[in-house]
Amino acid sequence: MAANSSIDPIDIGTLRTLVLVYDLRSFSATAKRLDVNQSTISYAVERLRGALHDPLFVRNGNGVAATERCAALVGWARDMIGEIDGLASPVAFDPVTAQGSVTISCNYHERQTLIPQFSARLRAGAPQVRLVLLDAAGHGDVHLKQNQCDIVLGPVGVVGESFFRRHILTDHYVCVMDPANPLARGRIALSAYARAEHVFITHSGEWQPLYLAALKARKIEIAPVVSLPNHDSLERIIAGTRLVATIPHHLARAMRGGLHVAALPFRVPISIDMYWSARTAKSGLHKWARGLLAEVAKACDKGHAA
Amino acid sequence: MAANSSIDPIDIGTLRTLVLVYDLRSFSATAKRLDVNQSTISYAVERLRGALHDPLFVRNGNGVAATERCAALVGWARDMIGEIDGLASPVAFDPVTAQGSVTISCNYHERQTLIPQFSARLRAGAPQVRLVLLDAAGHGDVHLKQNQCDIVLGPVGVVGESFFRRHILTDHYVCVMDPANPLARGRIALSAYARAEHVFITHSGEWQPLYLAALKARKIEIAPVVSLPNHDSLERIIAGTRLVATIPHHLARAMRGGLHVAALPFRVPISIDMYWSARTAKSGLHKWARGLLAEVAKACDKGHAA
DNA sequence: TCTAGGCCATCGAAATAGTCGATGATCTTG
DNA sequence: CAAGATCATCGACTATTTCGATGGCCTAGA
Repeated sequence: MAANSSIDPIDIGTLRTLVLVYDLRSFSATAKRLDVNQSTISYAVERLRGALHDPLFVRNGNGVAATERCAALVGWARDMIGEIDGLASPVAFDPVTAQGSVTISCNYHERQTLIPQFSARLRAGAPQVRLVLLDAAGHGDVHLKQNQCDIVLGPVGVVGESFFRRHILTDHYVCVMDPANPLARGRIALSAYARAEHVFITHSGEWQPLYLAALKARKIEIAPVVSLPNHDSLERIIAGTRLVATIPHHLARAMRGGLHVAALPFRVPISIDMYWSARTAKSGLHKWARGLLAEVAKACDKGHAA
Repeated sequence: MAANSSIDPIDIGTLRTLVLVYDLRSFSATAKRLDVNQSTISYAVERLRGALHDPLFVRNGNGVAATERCAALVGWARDMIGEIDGLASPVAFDPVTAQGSVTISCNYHERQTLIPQFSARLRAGAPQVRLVLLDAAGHGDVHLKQNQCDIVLGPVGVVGESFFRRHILTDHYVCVMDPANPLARGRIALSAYARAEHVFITHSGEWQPLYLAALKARKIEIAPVVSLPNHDSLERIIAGTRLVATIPHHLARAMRGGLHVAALPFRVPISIDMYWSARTAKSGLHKWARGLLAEVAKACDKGHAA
C-alpha cells in the first residue's frame, strides 16, 4: 500500500462501503450485508485509508472504532452519495423550476403561425426557460449540425439519418389577393392563375417555395412582377392592387387584414416537420418543449380544419 | 454495456476525465493530456454514459458536443471534485473553527496543576471545542483502550506498545506540613521522616504512590496515622497538626494555604506522561490539543525550576 | 468532387486491480 | 486458559481496465 495514494481510483461503491462499515462498526458484518468476502472489505478500507490519509477504523477489542476524521468523512460521503444518486437517475423534469434555453431555427411562416402560441405556453409553463429564435433562411440543417439551435422547424427535409424528425402539421398553398381582384370572385382556373400578376417571395434566394416545383411539373411558367425577400410586407404590397401571392394557408389566415384567400387550382402540401439531434434527444427540457410544440401545431391544425 | 448500470463502479478519476473531456470538447486531446490511450477515454465515457443514463457527448463533425444534461453533470462534478480534494488531503486544522471534543483521563494531581491552564488556553484558542475530564482512578489505560477518553495523563505506565506516549514533565515528591511543625525548621533526616505522623493518600486503593516503593527499597516502613482517599481535603487536615504528607511538588505548590513545603531526604521522580491511541493520532484537533498540553506542562516545569 | 487528415468507436491481447478462501494475530468472554 | 469473534494478510483466480491497431465518419482544401 502506497502511503499517500490519490483518491482518484476510489469509486462510489467503495464510499458506500465506508459508510456501511461506519454504521455497522464492523468489517465482517459489512461483508455479510454486501454478500462479499470479509477480505474484500478489508481491502476496500485499506484503499480508503491510503486515499484519505487516515486509519479511519482502528481495532478496538472485538470490532473497530472510527477515528474523528472518519466520522467527518462519513458525514460528507453520505451527503455526496445522496446527491449522486439524485443526479445519476434520470431527472424527473419539472418545467416550473426548469432552467436553460430552447433555441429554434425556423422561418417567417412558423414565426407567424406556431411560435406565438408556443412562446406563450412555454413562458406560462416554464417561466425560467429562455426561448431563442433563429432565422433558418434555408440553413436550418446547418444550425442543427453546428449546435446553434436545438430544434429546426419547417419544410426543410434535413439530409441524413443523423437527426430525429417528427411531423407536426401539414399546410398547403393558397392564393391571396385584394378582395376587389376579379380572381376573388370564384374558383380560380389554372390558366387564369398562370396569367395573374404574381408576387414572389424569394426567401433571399436561399429557398424555393414548393409550389414552384409543382407548377414546373405541370409545365406552367409564371414570372413575378414583384419579388419580395420575405412575407413581412406582403399584405401592404397587395392591398389595392391586382397582385396575387401564393403562400401557405396558415400564413394567409394569420394575415388579419382584408385580403381574400382563394384555393389554388392545384394542391401542394407543405409538410412542417421538427428536427433535432441526439444532443438534446434525452433532455427533459427539450423533450417537454418538443411535446409542447407538437401540441400547439395540432391545435393549429384543428383550427384550420374547422 | 448494460443500458442502466449503476454509478457505483465510477471512480473519482473517471469523473475528472468527464470534466476534462467537457472542457476540451475532445476525447483524443483529453487522452493526450492524461497521457493515456484514446480508447481509454472512449471506454471511460462509455462507462459514464451507462452510469449517468445520458449520451453526454455526441459526435459533431470533428469533435463532440456536450448534451444539456452533460453540462449540468459536469457543473456538479466540478463542485464535488473540489470538495473531495479538500477532504482527501490532510486538513489544515484551524482551532478557531474546530468542532469536537477532547476527553482527558487523569487524576487530582493533573487536574490541580496542568488542567486549569490547559483548559483556559484550550477555551481561548478553540472556543467551540468541548473539554471532558475523567477521573483516571488507576484505570486510565482502560479508558484509553475502550475509547472512553482521547488522552490519558499521569504516571500510569500504560502496558503494551499499542499506545503512543509523550513525556511532558517530571515531578518529584516533597513533604508538606504545618509551619509550626518541628520538622519545618531545617532539612529532614530520613530517620525523622520515618518517625513522623504520616497522612497517606490511598487513591481509593486503586494506585500506590511511587515514594512508597522507594521507601520499601530502603527498608523503611512508615505507617499512616491518617488515610485519605484523595488530596482534596489534605490541606485542612494538616493545618494546625503535626501531620506530614508526602505529595508531588507541583501539587504542594498548588496549595495556596500556609503549609510548609520541605524537601525529602530521598528523591523520587514522578514522570508525568501523556498517552493516546491510533484513533486520535492523526486528528488535527487532537494533535493540536496534545501540543497545547505539552506546552502548558513545559511552562509549568519552568515555573517550578525557577 | 475527391483526397488527406482528424476524430471517435471497436476489437483482441496484455496489464492491472479486485475478489476469494484460508490462515494468522489479537482481543474478549466464560 | 480455551473458545469464539474480530480484522489483516497471503496466494490463486477472476474481472476490469488499458493498450495498440483498425475502421467508419466527418471536415477542409485542392
